[in-house]
Amino acid sequence: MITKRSTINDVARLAGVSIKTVSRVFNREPNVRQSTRDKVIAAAETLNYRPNRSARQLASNLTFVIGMLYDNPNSDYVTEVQYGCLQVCREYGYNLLIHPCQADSPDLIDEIGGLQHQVDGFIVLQPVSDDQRLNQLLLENNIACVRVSQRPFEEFPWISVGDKEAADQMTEYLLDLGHRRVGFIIGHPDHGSSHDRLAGYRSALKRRDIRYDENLVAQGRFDLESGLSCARKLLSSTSRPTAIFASNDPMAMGVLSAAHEFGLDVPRQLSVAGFDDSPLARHAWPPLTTVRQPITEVARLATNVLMQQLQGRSEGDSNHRLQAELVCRASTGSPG
Amino acid sequence: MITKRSTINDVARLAGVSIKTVSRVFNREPNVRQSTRDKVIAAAETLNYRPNRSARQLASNLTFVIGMLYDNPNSDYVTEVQYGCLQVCREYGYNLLIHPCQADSPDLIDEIGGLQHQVDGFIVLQPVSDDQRLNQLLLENNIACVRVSQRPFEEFPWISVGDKEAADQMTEYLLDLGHRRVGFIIGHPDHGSSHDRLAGYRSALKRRDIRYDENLVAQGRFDLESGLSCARKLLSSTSRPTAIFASNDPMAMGVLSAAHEFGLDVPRQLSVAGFDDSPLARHAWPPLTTVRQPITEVARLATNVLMQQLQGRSEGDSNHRLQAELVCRASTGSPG
DNA sequence: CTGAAAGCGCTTACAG
DNA sequence: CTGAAAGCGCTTACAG
Repeated sequence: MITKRSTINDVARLAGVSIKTVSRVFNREPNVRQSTRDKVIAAAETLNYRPNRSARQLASNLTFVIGMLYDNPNSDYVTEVQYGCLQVCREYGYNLLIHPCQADSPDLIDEIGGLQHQVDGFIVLQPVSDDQRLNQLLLENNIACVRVSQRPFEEFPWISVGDKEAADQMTEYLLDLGHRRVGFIIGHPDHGSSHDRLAGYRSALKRRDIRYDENLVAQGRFDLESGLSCARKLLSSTSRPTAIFASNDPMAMGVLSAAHEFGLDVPRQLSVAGFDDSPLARHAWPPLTTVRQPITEVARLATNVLMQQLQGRSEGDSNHRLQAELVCRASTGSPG
Repeated sequence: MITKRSTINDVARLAGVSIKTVSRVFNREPNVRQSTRDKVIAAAETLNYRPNRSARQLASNLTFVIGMLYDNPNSDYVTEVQYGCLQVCREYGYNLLIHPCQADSPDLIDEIGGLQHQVDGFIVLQPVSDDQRLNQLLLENNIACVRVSQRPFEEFPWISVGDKEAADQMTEYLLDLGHRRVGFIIGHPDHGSSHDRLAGYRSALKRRDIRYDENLVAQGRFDLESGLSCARKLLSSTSRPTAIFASNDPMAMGVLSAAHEFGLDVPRQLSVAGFDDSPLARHAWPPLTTVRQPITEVARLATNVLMQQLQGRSEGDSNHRLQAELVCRASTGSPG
């Protein structure tokens, strides 16, 4: 049953035109008479013609594929970014090649260098987007890319999220509930977001004239286990916090576990807040107060910007900052 | 700084051989004298040569890409499968094209039909792998694929997991703890796994001479919300179960929520078990007793089988059944 | 063990 | 608005 696939020549012959005209129709180029266009389309349908990508790629020196570079492969964050990216890719007839990698790996550069001819451009997620060697490589080889990052790099388009503002709001919300000793767990030090979230925490305290107390702050690594150990440390101190704001949801889940260990009722004896609004947060008990990032929007935006770059239309601004929003659930309340 | 990419012709010229010889070296074909091979490799390194995929694809009629078809795009399951699949893809120099789709969508067939020339083969996950129209399409067009499914289809290679055995073991474990009224929440009816897990539950009951009681069984859909409403129903009955076994972890999380609502202590007043050992399970409070599926192994195996198909080596068995294992945590205990 | 020729199915640059 | 020619960088089939 394997019928040979029809080619541009078959269509041209059947429609009685040159292959160039068929090419024009399929690439939506102007300057084709409507009647000619119709003939071509009819012939293509009869033959069930689909352009051969490999041939198109070879001739045009384009791949019609974009690559997505990221670290943390098993996170909900990445899954959601993929999803949004894929939506836009399909609109443009592009495919997505996913490439998990380690930001600190010594052969990252070789690896990506080898990938550069397989894609037309990259979407680079944190923290890979903050790897300076990689950025340098992309710059020197003039590779199209959009960075999702909290920090700019040269003239590259980048998408960021207002992490600082959101962390500031969350801290203020906890203060408004009446908390005076608000603990904070910092995220992985390699992520720009970690610094921005800490900065938001500090700015809210400062505005409310509350002293920044190092004993209320612990350094985590974005995983549940680090959240658990940080919480144990904070809760063991003589003047324990009445609320703990963790820089992401998995760490906040760790705080919840620690609260159980210490026999503390959440939120009566300890309020807990996270960041990201991952599925975890909604499923926790009690459901987690957290910050919702517009992840799908970040992904769609990044992909759209890249597509416009690739089509030579860098019209409009290619830098965007999106805002996150508070999601208040049952894990936070007034102290005592 | 954009230096022109070197081609097979450049390498051939520098090495003083024909392009065919260069091609042989890069495709690891036999029958090349070692000294010739060395010359070619040296020349290629000097020029930093990398074969152009598009050209190779056009000439060989291969894409060196495999497609992954799946529904449930945002699940931990899919993320983990991607990960394992990617590992094997890299070993073979293949890329992965991910294609989420809806198993019941009317234009699924057109969609996949259009994709078939962009990949050399497919890995198809449940429940898409059980869509008969799709399987028929793959069969008729002689498209290479490996199905991850609980049911065979014609001669297609398939990978399955011993869901029934695992569900049987879990049920037996609960019975051994002393439970006599074990509730069960069925998964989404479109998944073969749902039926196998139910069958395992029933077989364990039967072996232990415990009557199958319809009032202890509810129909879920694999999401947390359905688990919650099923649990509410089961817990409202006059003779409520002392343990509930949900067909996956999100639904078990729903059962935990329901237990909180009903003021039931887990596991003292209600034991709860799930299935899949997703990250959720470990992070729940109390941590969930569940079944660990060898997901990464399933993915690696499926990809390896596909690669061997593509290389014409269908030697060895291309059907595999993997076993799952019980993971006992704090959410289960003896009744009362 | 090695090579010369043809061809994969498109697009690019040019001509009219 | 349309087309003839050349070429993209490889592999295939054949020859020696």
